[in-house]
Amino acid sequence: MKADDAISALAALANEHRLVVFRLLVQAGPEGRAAGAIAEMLDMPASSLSFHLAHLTRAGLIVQRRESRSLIYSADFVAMNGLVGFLTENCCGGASCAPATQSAQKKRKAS
Amino acid sequence: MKADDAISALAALANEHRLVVFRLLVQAGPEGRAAGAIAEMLDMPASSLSFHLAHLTRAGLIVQRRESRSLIYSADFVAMNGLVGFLTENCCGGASCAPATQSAQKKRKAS
DNA sequence: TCTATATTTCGATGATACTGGAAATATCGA
DNA sequence: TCGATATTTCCAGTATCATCGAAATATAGA
Repeated sequence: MKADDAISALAALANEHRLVVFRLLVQAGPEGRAAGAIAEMLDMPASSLSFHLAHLTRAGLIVQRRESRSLIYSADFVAMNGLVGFLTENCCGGASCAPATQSAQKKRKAS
Repeated sequence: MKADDAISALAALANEHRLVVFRLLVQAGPEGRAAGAIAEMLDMPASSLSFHLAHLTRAGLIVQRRESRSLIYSADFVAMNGLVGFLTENCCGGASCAPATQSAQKKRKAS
C-alpha cells in the first residue's frame, strides 16, 4: 500500500457515518449489505448514505455489486489488512515490541 | 476504544504530513524523536510541524516528554493497537476469515 | 541576568468536506 | 410499456481544516 492510498482510506474512515458503515460491513462479512438496508439500520437519508458509500468505495475500502434492483456493498478485507499493515510497518525498528503490532507485521509480510 | 476516539485518531492520520510523522515515530519506537529532529528529517517549517504534532497528540496517537530544551515525541503503541482492533473488531461476524484480521482480533482481546 | 536555542501560538487566507431534499437514473414485475 | 422500487447525482449553504511567517514562550548555560 502506498502512502496516498493509506491517506485516502484514513480520510474515508475519519467520519462518524462512514466509520459506522464500514464497521457494519466488516462485521457483515463477504455477504455484504444493500444500500437500503444500511440506510434503514443507521436511520440515514439515502442521499447522505450514497455520498458516504461512494467515498468509501473511492478509497478502496468497500466494493459494490448489483443484485437485482439492490446495490450490495461489502468490505474489502485485503485493503483493510493493507491499511493496518501500513500503519504498523516496521514498528519499533523491527525489534520485538507490543505483541499486537509485532504479529500484525508478521501477518502483513506473510500475506 | 470509543468511536469518537477512533474518529479523532483516523482524522489525525488522514493527512500526508501527519501520517509520515506518525510512521516515523512508530518506527523510532519508545525512544521517540525531538520536534526539531523531525522537522529536519521531513524538511518542514517548525510551525507547521508543531500544528501537526499537536493534532496527533490531541488524538492520543503520540505522547510528548521534555528533555532539556527539546520536546520528544513518541508513538503511543497502546492507542495504535486499540485503533487497529476497533477497525477489525468482530470481523465477518466473528467467523474465521482473512488470517490477518482474525489474529488482529485475537490479539486485541488478549491484550 | 542576558543571549541563544527549541518550540509553540497567533492570524489571515484559501481550499475542501458534510448535509439532505429534489430530480434523475436503473432495474424489476406485470 | 408502465408503475413501483432502489439508488445516485445535483446543488448551495455552512463549517472545518491546512499553511507558514512573525511574534511569543520556555529552557539552558555563562
